[in-house]
Amino acid sequence: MTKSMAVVRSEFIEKTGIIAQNQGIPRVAGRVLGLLIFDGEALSFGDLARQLQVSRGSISTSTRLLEDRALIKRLTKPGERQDFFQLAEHPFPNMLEKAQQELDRAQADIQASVAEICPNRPDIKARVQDYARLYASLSASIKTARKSL
Amino acid sequence: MTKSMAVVRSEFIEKTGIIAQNQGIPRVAGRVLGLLIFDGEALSFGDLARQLQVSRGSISTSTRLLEDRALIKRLTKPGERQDFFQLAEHPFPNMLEKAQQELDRAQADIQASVAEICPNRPDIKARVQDYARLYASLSASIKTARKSL
DNA sequence: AGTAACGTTCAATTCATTCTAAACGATTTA
DNA sequence: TAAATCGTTTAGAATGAATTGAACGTTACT
Repeated sequence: MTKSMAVVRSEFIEKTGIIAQNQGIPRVAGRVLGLLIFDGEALSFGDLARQLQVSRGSISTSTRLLEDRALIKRLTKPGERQDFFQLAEHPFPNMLEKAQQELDRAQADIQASVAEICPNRPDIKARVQDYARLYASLSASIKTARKSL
Repeated sequence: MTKSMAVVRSEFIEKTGIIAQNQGIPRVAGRVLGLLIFDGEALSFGDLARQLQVSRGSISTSTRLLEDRALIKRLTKPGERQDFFQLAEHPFPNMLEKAQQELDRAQADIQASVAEICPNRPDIKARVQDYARLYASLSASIKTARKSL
């Protein structure tokens, strides 16, 4: 038994909501993204609220969040009062860029601590430095992944 | 004016708490990890509770979480009733392993959707497949980072 | 002008998670 | 044997984030 397209679509959208949530992004934002990935075409503000069954307030904050991260694009159509939204051109590299920034910030925070550890405790310094290196490596590897997309 | 070691230590521990929280790990667990990174030596269960000023319950759940992820090791000392904890040997690669597993799960979830999309909608399939590829790339690049530590 | 529809904002609510504190069984010490 | 200490568990409180819903200013129709 093969699922109907509608069911596959709905389940996919829910998955993207959960995944987003696991990454610290509001669930509704993830669902908006999933909907736009699946449908491809531009959808109106009202459509998003209707299809996802959430308040217009949620759509407003979610779309702004996704816009900020360059994952979606806001469009206006002549003769149309509503805003429209569709996937950005290269959404996934943009996602990684944001993740990388957060790692860089963590790395910088730890590095600041490293600099403050007095030199006659080289063992402490080494361990904290290793911890900083973790985030540096992660950031670097994400940069690599970004290019491969 | 250079900060005292005690202040540097305390600030570092708070930073690790915040960073952990940003990654979806409870703050106390992050602080336990930070304390063990900084001090290096094995600390007793009671010491952790006392120094971090949190309940024993929190220490219990935090240490178990960190143990599960192979970031710390539980030790028992002959003639000592308390459990002791210290950093695992290669804590940071282990951290990445866990992160990678989560990415793999996300990738698998999305891939399952891809498989269910009917073939006469190749455009949809392609977009969702691209999304799955994002997590595949990330996982692969983290695997690389893991080796570099 | 007046009405309607739009997107945004913000206070209030809901929801999930984290943490505490007390109770518990197990083990050690007196 | 009694009392103390250990780590765990759990119910409940505290905290923090996400979502709603109403109010708002703006713009477009009639």
